[in-house]
Amino acid sequence: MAGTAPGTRSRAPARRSAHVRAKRQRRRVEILHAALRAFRTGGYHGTTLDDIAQQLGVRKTALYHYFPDKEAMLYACHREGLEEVAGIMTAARRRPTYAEQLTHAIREHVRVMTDTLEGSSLAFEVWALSPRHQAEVIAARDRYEQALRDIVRRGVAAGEFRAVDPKLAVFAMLGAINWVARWYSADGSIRPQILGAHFADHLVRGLLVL
Amino acid sequence: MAGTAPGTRSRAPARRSAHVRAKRQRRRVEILHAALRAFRTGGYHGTTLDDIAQQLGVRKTALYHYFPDKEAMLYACHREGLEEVAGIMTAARRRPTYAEQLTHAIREHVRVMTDTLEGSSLAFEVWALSPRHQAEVIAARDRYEQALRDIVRRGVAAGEFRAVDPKLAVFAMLGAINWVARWYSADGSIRPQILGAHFADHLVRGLLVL
DNA sequence: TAAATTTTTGAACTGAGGTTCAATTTTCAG
DNA sequence: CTGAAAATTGAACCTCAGTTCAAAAATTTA
Repeated sequence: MAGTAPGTRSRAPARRSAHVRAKRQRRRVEILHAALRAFRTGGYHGTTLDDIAQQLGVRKTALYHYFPDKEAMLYACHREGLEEVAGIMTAARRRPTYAEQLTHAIREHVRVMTDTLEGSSLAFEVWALSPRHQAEVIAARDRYEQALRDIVRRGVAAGEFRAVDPKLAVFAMLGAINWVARWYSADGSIRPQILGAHFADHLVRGLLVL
Repeated sequence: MAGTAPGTRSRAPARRSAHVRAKRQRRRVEILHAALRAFRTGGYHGTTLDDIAQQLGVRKTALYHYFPDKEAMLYACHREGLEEVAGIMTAARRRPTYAEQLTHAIREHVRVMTDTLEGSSLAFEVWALSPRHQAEVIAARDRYEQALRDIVRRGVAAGEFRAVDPKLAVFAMLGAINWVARWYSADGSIRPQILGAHFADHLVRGLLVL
C-alpha cells in the first residue's frame, strides 16, 4: 500500500539517502514488533496507539510518520507473518516422508511463533482488517492450510497415517500452534526448540498407524 | 456479584413472582448467548452493545436492565463456561485408564464448545475483565489446566503415556480445543460428535507409548 | 556550521460507543 | 379491566482513542 499508490510520492522518486531509508526501515520494524506484542495479548481493538507508542518511549503521533493508520500496522503484521509461514512449506515438501514433512512444518511454525513472534499474525483477528486486506490474508491463510491438508491427505493415501479427516487433523495442529501466541513468554522456562519438537511429536504421532 | 452485594436489593427480598423471575432469567441467557456469539468472533473490544442488541431485535439500552455494564456480560460468559468445564473433570476421573480420562475430557470440552458454545469463554480475552474477576477466572482456569496435567502426569508415571512434559501436552490439547471457537460454525458440515471423537483420538494417541 | 530533511511533538478535532435517565410501552397480577 | 411492575426506548452525555496538522526538535548532508 505504501509504495503502490500512484500519487503518493511520484514527484520525488528516490530522494532519500540509503542511510535514511535503512534507518526508517529499522524503525518501522521496531514499531511493528511493539504492535505485535500488544496485539498478541490485548487484541487489536484492545490495544491503543498509546500502548504501542509507550513501549517505544514516544508519542503516538510519531507512529503516523511510518504507518498511515492503525489498520496498516495490523496488516503489516499479517503480511510478515504470512510470508514467513509460507516459506515453511517449500522447505517441508523436500522431506522424504509425510510424517517428516509435517514435523518440519510444525517445528518451523512454532519457531516463527516464538522466536520472532511474527507468526502470531495467523492467530489475530482478521475481521479488524479492511475488506480488501481481509480477503488477501484469508486467501493466504487458506493456501497454507490447504498445503498442510495435502500432506495429511497424501500421508493417509500412502498408508503412513491413519484414515483421519485432513481438515480436522490440520485444525487440531493449527489450534495447538496458534494458541502459543496466547501463553508463550520469552522470559518463561519453556525453550522454543523443546516446544516445537514436543508439539511435532505429539501431533504427528497422533496420526501414525500403530 | 448480582446477588452478593449487601445493599443491592435488601429492602424487597422476594417481590418478584416466580414467573417473572423465570422469564427474566431466560432473557438473561438469550442475551448471554448473543454476547457469546459476538465476542467469539469479533472479540470483546471489537463487539459493540449495538451488535449484541441487534441480534435480539432490541436497542442497546435494554441490555442494561439485565446487566450493569458490558464487562458483566463478559464475566457471566466466563462463569458459565468455567462451570460447565469444571464439571467435566469429576466425571472424567471415574474412568478406569488415564487415556480414557483424557478422551472423556477432550470430547466433553469439545461438546461444550460446539453445542452450547458456552465453553468458548476459556478462549476469550481475560484481560478485559476487572482485576477481581480476572483473578477469579484465571484461578478457575488454572485449576482446570492443573487437573488435566495431573491426568497426563499420572499416565506417564503409570507407563501408559510416553515421558512427555505434562504442561506442554496440555497446552497442545487446550490449544486445539480452544481454537474451535475461531472456526466452528453450527451451519457447517462438521458434526460436533465427530469433531470431539477425532480430536480425542488425535491428541490422546499422540501421548501413548508405541 | 548552516541549510535541508527527517522525526517527534502537543494541541485540537472527531466519531464511536458505553452509560445514564426519564418517559413510554408492554406484561403481569388480582 | 385496572393498577402496578417490568421491559424497552430515545435522547443526551461523556470519555476514550484514532486522526490531523502545524510547529519544534533532532538528524543528515554538503
